Amino acid sequence: MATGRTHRPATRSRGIPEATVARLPLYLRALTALSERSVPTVSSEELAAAAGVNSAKLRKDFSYLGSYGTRGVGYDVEYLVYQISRELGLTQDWPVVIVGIGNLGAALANYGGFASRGFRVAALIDADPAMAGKPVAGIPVQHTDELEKIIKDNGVSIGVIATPAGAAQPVCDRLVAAGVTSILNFAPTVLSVPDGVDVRKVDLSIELQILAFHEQRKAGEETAAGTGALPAAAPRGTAAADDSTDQGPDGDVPAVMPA
Amino acid sequence: MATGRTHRPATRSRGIPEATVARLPLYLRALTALSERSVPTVSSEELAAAAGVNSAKLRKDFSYLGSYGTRGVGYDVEYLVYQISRELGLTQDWPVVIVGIGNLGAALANYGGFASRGFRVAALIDADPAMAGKPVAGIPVQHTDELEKIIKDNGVSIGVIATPAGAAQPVCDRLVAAGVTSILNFAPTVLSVPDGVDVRKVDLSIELQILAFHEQRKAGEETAAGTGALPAAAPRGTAAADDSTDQGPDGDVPAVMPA
DNA sequence: GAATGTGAACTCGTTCACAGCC
DNA sequence: GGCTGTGAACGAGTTCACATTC
Repeated sequence: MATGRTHRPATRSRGIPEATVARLPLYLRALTALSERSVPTVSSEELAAAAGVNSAKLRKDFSYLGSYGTRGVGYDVEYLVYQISRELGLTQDWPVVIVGIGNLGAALANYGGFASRGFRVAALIDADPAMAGKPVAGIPVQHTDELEKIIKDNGVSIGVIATPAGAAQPVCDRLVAAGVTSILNFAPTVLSVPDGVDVRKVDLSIELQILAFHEQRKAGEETAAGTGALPAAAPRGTAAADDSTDQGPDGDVPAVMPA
Repeated sequence: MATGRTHRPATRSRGIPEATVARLPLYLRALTALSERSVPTVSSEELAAAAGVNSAKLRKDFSYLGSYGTRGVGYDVEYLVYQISRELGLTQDWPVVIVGIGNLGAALANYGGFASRGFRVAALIDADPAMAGKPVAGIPVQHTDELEKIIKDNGVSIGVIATPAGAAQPVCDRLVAAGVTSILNFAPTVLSVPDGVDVRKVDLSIELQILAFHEQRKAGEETAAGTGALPAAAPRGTAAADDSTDQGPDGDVPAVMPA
């Protein structure tokens, strides 16, 4: 997905593959759980199972970070938690703003997984004046007018967009203009941003559509399947399928589009 | 010298690459927008721009579906909308249940992107008896006890899990036992499912962590941990942890523990 | 002339298998 | 003996570039 033109030689610094980066949070979560149970060490095999990947991949991933394991023994849980956290930048505190406090925005504001990992919801922003001042997840909602000031006062570099599709691009533009350089977009629309700004998107309906595709496949080889017709017919056979891409949680991230 | 685990004869001719499947919904959305504006045809170039991919990739993707374009002209919008919808299985009606009607579950229930694409929320299910009967998005919440009955009566094959992490696996097991074969998991946990069941996961905090990784990288690139010369992007907490060295923290691990 | 469709080259990611160390 | 770390083989996905068709 070429980030713009030939700007950066890409792999310049210590290039950790993007696929590996996307799995680090997964490992971190599994490790955190082990840490809470005071497990001192894990083998790649055990940790891989807990994270839902295979062990060769995990070892390869860790090898990009350095040699943090001990042969014959495994990995020290606490140490690895720290190393991965540091690599991901979670030893810092990241102030985040959420724009668009509808159902989804509120869900995000309440989501515990943020605070526990170095993210701090610095502000909630909504365009509806009626929302202003109302507390959501204990944080008073502020009006969009304040957006630029909030970003600057709090040194916010990460913004979350949970607005309706139509509002997303303008909001995005304002966030970027105010200094935000990373955006997590929940609105079902393609955002365009200048070079140097990262966008990740999460699209709820896309995920369902991908499931539907596979579900349809499973439902049997309905050859014709033509124009219309086909009454939804509860497909619940045990079509044990051949098409196993491994099992379980495929290491597939919901699409990235750095721009 | 067989490699050992040859499951199936390479790729079936019908096999559409997973990466392509993941982009079809993107194309579909762009096409739907064009369709609403009554645009009759698009070139791969235009459509690619609207979907946020490059045109070579788009053409390659479409080539897996068949030859639906016209050289020298482009693609017929309506026709392509139909073909992609059919390929994704969206010409059918997919009843879906959402389990866990907290903030997120409610957001999902209200999300318009589902209904508009062949997904119908057949039921909302929650473990809290106090929720039972309360309407969310116009649909009365039902108690978990009813889960199996609901799945069977409605022929549901796709389930959405929006419960807390601890409840996810048991709910998953029940869904699968009742006949669900595709699961969209929002709970921050790895689900294990039998062969033949697809799981996709959406993890909000993982996405943020990936952004943090890149954000940290940007900050280290510009200034060498200098005088906070960054635009507005200077995160809190002093950039002590630059990735220049990976010296062992020998004992004092700055635990980044969740609450 | 214009734009699709696609082999071929290339890049990225995964898996294998085993050397190296505890 | 057990487990990590990693080069090498393999496979998936992307990009190139051009023959092909309208």
